[in-house]
Amino acid sequence: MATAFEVLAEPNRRRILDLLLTTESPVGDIVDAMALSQPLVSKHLRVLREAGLVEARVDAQRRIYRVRADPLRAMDEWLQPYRRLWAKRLDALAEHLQTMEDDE
Amino acid sequence: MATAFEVLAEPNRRRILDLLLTTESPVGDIVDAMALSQPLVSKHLRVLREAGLVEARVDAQRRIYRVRADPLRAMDEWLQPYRRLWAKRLDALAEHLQTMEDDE
DNA sequence: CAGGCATATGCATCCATGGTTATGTAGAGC
DNA sequence: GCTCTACATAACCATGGATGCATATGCCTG
Repeated sequence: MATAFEVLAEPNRRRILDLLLTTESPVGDIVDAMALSQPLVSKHLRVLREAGLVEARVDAQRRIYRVRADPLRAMDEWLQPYRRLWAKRLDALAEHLQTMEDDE
Repeated sequence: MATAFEVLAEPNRRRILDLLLTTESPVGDIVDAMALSQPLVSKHLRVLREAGLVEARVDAQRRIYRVRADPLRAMDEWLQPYRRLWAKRLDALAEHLQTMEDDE
């Protein structure tokens, strides 16, 4: 199964997730917001679903999609050690700028 | 320019970054660790470089690469609102564990 | 010159994305 | 029961891009 990294490399899928972050919504609303064909949106939703990033609830003829953030935790954990790096860089910002000046 | 999302969709590039997280290193070391051809590694390094995720320092005939985490901040910020979603679940879990303790 | 690396070229392959069209299916409403 | 809505899915096509391989070359520096 695809990792969150691979699935979210696609800008449209990130947009879909961002949409669902505000409100859970049926496929039709997503289609309207994305300006993509319904089959294509369903295709993206399927990829997101199979990666566990969204889940669907049945409401009459509609499927209401909402975010499932669990797979993002793996991404977050991968990110963890790097987070310290930019924290360090903030501390050394003045020094870094000085170095850049010296390079010129 | 490619976003960190797109660049890091590639497993080998994530591995390279993880390697450089431990120690900055010349290309040769990366080639050995990755079991990929030198041109291919250089190609990946170029993609990482153009995304600002690594930077090279010249040391004699060698180029020492190291991580630059700055572009990961954008990824981290995108992740931010989703973090609360699993935080909610964590809160629920903590509460649950507390309940279990209380039961003892 | 030899070592270390970037870059180019050419090639094969595969996958992803997008489009369209059609069909299946489940429920809503008449 | 019939039709409409909402969606999933399939099948096709076209295209672009990514990855990998191999080979060659250029460049810089010890």
